[in-house]
Amino acid sequence: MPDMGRWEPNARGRLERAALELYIERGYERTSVAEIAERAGLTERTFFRHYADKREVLFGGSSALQELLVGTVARAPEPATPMEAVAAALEAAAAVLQERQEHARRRQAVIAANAELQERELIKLASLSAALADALRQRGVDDSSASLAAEAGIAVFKIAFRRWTEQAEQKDLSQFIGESFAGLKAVTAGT
Amino acid sequence: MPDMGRWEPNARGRLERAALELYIERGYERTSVAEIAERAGLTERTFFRHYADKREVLFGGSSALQELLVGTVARAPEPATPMEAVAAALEAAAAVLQERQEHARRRQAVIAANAELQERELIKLASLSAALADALRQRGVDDSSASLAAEAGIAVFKIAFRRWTEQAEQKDLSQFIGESFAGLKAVTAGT
DNA sequence: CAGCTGATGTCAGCAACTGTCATCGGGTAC
DNA sequence: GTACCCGATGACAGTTGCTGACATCAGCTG
Repeated sequence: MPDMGRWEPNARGRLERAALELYIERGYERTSVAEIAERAGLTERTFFRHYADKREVLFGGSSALQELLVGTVARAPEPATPMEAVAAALEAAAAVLQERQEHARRRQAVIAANAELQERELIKLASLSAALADALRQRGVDDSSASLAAEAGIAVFKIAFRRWTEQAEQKDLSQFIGESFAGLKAVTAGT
Repeated sequence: MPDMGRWEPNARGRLERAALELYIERGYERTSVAEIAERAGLTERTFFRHYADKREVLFGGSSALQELLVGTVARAPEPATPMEAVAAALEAAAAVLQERQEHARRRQAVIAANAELQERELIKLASLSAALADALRQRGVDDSSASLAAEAGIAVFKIAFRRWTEQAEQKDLSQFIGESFAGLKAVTAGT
């Protein structure tokens, strides 16, 4: 791809695509930022203007996901319990992810192969949890319940998402989330 | 501390102590590995022989904690439910941490001030969760329940631990864990 | 006392990331 | 239409985390 020109549009999109391709082709560790930038028709310095580090380029969508979760909790009907509001938010996220399933699988395979990327994913999930808890408090839920419902919801999501990406069949993420919620309820009931 | 000599004992202990001191004094980011090594009477290269990276030096005790959790789950009485086994494990961990409370507080303040360290802590907690789930499966718990009980337990621990380190009074970590378990049960019940 | 072994020191080097300044393209004012 | 302005990019030097390769040293073993 010679000479993309300095002002080609969608620099971020090109960087994200180039990075995912290279991480799949040669692995995360054996890919240098200079290579990503080159494939995107940009320089290394410009990469770091768009993304704080080499990991972040795989998580461009996480802020949108966070907004979706927070918005769904905020707009949950009044009588909903904290866990119901969280469940609704996860269902909304599941619907979005269900679309780009193949992209999600590829991306997850890259993350599963590298510890640094797993760390970044975990802190993104922690950020989602914190945002969910905030949204719940906004609804008048007490501090402790808000944190617990948010953490429990994210735990459910983690497990459901893993099963979804690892499955051979074609069950919906939404189903896995439902099953995991039921499992959590069962496991916490008899304590 | 001039000329510690090449063969002073307890190199790891000296490195951990020096690192924590410097992270407190000047912050994690403004501390170089060379400085840590110097204060410990060693070289930078030797630091990296003991710890994989600059973060890991703060997490030397995590493998012992993991063994404690796994061992407690394994030795839990036969009729214990998954969550009861997990709760017993967390209580055992709490007893250990309750001892070095001041050290835990200092350490946590450093971690709270830096995102890289938070990432590392999160992956350590994820590792604890995976180990707990394994120990539960060893007891015959089904896959899904094992993962869910482990994740829920770690979520409870995270929240209890945070409250414990932030409190002004002197309530025991064990109490916070009990309260958080009760809160989780309440929040998951009415879904 | 000679040799072996494991821990440490020394040195060179790569890649991630940052600060600084120059440069360019596209829009705006007049 | 020309001059100007501004945000995005390039160019380049520098720091630091981290690694590989080889030398060196203390203590043990025979």
